[in-house]
Amino acid sequence: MARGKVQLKRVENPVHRQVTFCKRRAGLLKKAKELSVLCDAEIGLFIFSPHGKLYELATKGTMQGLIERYMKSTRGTQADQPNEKQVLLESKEEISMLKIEIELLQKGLSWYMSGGGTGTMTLDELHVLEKHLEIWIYHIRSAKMDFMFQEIQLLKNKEGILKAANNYLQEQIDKQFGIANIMPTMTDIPYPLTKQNEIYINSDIC
Amino acid sequence: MARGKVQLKRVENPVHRQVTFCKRRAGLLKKAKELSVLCDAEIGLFIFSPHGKLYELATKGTMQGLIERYMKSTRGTQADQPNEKQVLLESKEEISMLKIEIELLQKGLSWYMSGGGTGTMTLDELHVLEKHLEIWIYHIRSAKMDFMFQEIQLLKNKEGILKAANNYLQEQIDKQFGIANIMPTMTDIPYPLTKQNEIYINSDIC
DNA sequence: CACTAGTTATAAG
DNA sequence: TCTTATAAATAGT
Repeated sequence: MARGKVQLKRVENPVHRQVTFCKRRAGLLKKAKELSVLCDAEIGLFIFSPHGKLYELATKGTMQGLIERYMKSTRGTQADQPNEKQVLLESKEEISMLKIEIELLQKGLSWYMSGGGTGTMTLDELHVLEKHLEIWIYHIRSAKMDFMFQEIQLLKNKEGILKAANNYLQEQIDKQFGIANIMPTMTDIPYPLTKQNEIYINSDIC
Repeated sequence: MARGKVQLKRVENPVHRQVTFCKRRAGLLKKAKELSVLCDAEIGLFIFSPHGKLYELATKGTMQGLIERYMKSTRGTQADQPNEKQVLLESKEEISMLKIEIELLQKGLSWYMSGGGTGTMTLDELHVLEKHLEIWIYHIRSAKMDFMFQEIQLLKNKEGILKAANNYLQEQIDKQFGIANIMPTMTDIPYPLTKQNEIYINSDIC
C-alpha cells in the first residue's frame, strides 16, 4: 500500500511476512472494532498466526456467546450436526424426566402403601410406609437367603462328588504305586479340591 | 477517510449507517482475506448486521473447523467446560442408570405384590433393590424426624405458656390465703401440668 | 453504483 | 519501534 503495490500472494521473506502480519492484524482488528461501533454490528473475529498463536476480537459479550449465536444462525441453514450442546440438552431433559418418573413411582407407591392420603404425607402415613418398606426389605432378604442356600446346597453336592472322585483317584494311586508310595504327604491333604470349594462358598455368602 | 474525518461512534442516520455498513463490511472481509493470504494465517470472521443478518468468512476449511480449533486453543486457557463429549457420555450413563433403577423398582414392586419368592428376580437385582429401599427408608426417617422436631417445638412452647400460667395461678393462691397457706405441699410440686407434658413428649419421640 | 477528495493503512527504510 | 511515501479504503456527493 505504500512504496510498492502489494501482490495478493504469500510474502515469501519470513521477516517481512511477520512484520506484515503484525501490522495488518492490528489494522484488521481496528477496522472490525470500527465497523461494530459505527454500524452497531456484532463481530466475532479470530486469527491464528502461522505459528498457531491466537488473536481474537468479540465486539459484544464473549466469543463463546457470539459463536453460539453463529451456530444458531447457521443451524437453520445447514441442518447441521445436532450434536454436542443440542444432544447434551436433550440428555439433561431426559434425565430430569426419568428422575420425575422415579419420584412419581415412589410417591404412588407411598400413597398405595400408606393407604392413600392427600398431598403431603402425615407422620402416621410415613410410619406406615416405613413399616411396609421394612417388610419389603425383609422379603428381599429372605429371597436372597433362599438363593444362597440353594447355592450352598449345590456346592455341597459338588463337594460330595469331588470328594468321592478324590477318594477314587487316591485309591488308584495307592494301587499303582503300592502302599509304600513315593508321595507320603498326600494323606495329609485328603481333599484339596473340596477345601478350596468351601472357601469359595464362604466368600460368596458375605 | 474521505471528505470528512470519521467519529468513532454509531452513525445515527440509518441510511448512512446502512451504506457505511456495506462498504466497511466489504472492506473488512477483503482485508481479512488479504491477511490470510499474505501472511499464511487462518482467520474466522463473522459479522451480524444490526438486523441480525450474518456475513462470514473462514479462510481455511469450514467455519465449524475453525471454531473447533478456536475452542481447543481457549480450552487450555479457560479450563472451560470439561469436554462436552465427556459430559455427554456421563449423561448417557446417568440415563441408563436411572432407567435400570426404574425397571428395578417396577420389577421389585410386582415381585413384592405377588408375594415374593425366588422367582422373577435374580440375586443381584434383589441386592440392588434392597440398597435402594434402605436409602428410601433413610429418607422417610429423616422426614419423620422433621415432623417430630416440629411437634417438640410446639409442645415446648405450650410448656412455657403453661408454666407461666401455673406461676401466675400459684401467686394468686398465695395472695388469697396468705403466706402461711393451707396447702404446704404445693411447693413440692411446682409445675404438675408441665411435668405431664414432658412425659408426653418423651413418649412421642420413640 | 461511480466519482473524487481528503483519510487511513501500511511497505519499505 | 518510528518515519515517510504511497497505496488503499472510504465519506460524501
